[in-house]
Amino acid sequence: MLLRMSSLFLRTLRDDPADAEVPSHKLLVRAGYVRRVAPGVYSWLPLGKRVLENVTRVVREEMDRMGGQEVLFPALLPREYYEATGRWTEYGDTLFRLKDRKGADYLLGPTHEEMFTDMVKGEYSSYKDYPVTLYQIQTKYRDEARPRAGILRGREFVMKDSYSFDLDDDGLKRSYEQHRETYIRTFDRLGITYKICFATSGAMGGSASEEFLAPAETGEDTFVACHHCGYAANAEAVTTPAPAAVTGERPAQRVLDTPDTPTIESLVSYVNEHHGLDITAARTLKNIVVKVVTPGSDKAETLVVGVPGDREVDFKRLEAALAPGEPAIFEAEDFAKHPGLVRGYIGPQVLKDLGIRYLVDPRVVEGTAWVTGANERGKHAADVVAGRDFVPDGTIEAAEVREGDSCPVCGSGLSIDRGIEIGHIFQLGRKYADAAKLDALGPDGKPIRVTMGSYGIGVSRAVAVLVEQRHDELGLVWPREVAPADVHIVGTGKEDQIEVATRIAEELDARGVRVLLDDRPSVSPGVKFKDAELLGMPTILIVGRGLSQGVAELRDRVSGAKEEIPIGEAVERVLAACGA
RNA sequence: CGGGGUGUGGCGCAGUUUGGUAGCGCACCUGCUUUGGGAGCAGGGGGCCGCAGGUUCAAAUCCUGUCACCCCGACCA
Repeated sequence: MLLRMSSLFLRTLRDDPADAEVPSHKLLVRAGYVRRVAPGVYSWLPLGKRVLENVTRVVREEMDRMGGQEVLFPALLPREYYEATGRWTEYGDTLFRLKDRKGADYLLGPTHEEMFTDMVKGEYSSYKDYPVTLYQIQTKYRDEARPRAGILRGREFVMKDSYSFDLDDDGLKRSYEQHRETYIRTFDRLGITYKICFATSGAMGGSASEEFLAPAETGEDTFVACHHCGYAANAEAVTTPAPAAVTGERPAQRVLDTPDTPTIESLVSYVNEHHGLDITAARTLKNIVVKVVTPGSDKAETLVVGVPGDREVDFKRLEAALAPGEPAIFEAEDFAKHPGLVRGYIGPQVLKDLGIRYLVDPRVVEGTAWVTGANERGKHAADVVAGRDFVPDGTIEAAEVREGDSCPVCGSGLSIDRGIEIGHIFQLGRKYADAAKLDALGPDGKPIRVTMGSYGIGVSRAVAVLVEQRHDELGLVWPREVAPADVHIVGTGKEDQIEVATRIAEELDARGVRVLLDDRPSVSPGVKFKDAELLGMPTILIVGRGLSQGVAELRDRVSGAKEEIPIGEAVERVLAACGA
């Protein structure tokens, strides 16, 4: 392959685009890899298209190696498939909907569980046919509330999604493990660094679930990792180790006057100053009220969540914990309807009588004593003991996670980082098989309900993630496997230099090296160097002023190392650099 | 949906306060010079100033409305 920049459809930009915030967005646009067409919708130009194609190729090869079989569904789908599972309505505004000329409803597929399930149901009917794994690499459409960060989170994106169909739970587990191994191989080949994190399965239902998160400052997900035992989890899925129950006599609870202390800080300083206590916020029990709506029902349940006062409630964790229920903030008008709940002074002592469900942080174990609201304006209660003065209805993971929190496995301190979700594997179970009545006829003539796994890789997102993880101040830096070319050969200025550069390029091309050749006439060397750095090929060969002394310059884009080499050895040296 | 901001050649921006008929850098075209770090000189092409209405002799600029987009939070590969 030999791409000549004299004719390559490419224009690099000197300035960052004004609407770009994250490095991948800025650089991919500046380097002429992508162009924006609409919010969250991008075109791929020749170099970008090659990277996307390379990522796709790696994903496909690894899926095939695993034994997955590739299919392709339409992106344009009729409503009926999504009616059966209720997602036509459940998916909400995120679904791109459209009508055909007859007024029939269609959608642009955001994901294809229904299609895969239906296809298998249509073709297979015997237990002898299973297990089977199908996948596709498809353009998906989600009308995100807020697309952002360029390619990282678009409304149109390329995703590999696969589904395993098994007859029993052990089979599903095997399929899941196979995918896990395949994802490890895939991301290793792509050169993406990642962390496999326990995850919540969210709205999809199902049980075991892990996310492949690529650590990046610009990531939208927060995950914790334990450097002692290797535990890693999405912040939403982190479990809090419960301390041992406290036994022994505790003084009876007592009510304290605490005028004008609606916040935890004001409460702590007031009781320490005026009531002779010596507590920190961690000894207070903060109770927040939410209303929870379960999809399909329009009635909202009032729920109180208790967390140690030194921690905020993490709304994402709360949502994950309550899924599929959807929590909403308890507004002033809601408080008006519940006179028993005194805003700022809520305590759990009365919730049972009010008939309100009460869930607490796992740290609130039996026997622990708390300073909490007394359900009366300006009053708090001290020595309120869990299990004695109130009995929670259960625990909930809603408190924020902090750097240094205890690892649920080994107890060491956890670290916290940001990451980008590039892959998600999970055991779906029988939700979609149930909806589609997907059965296999067993050896005994009885139907067996099939169990499914669902697995995704963000293919176009992986391109952006590679940039997030590997760029430098000069521009893009591609790993060889996905780079648009192995080597960027720069012929500076003078005709004979370009001529020699071209000859070397042609020879490398003949020997199977993918070459990008800067043979543009009358473009100054500075511009060519800047472009070579911006475009990010892993190896750069410069045929320039050294030519008269018979030398060229070989550069490594990653390390920045430069070396003068005899021009006669250029071909072999590039081949060696490319690992050929 | 809540908050903040911006709409002016392909890209990045100034001009708007105080109305006078549109400018700068990059990119592009022509010529000459230059050729190892985003070259120089000269000449040139390209803009319904987001859209609609209004005020005015005159609107990018003032008024009203509207649309779009971007950024920060709630959702996801």
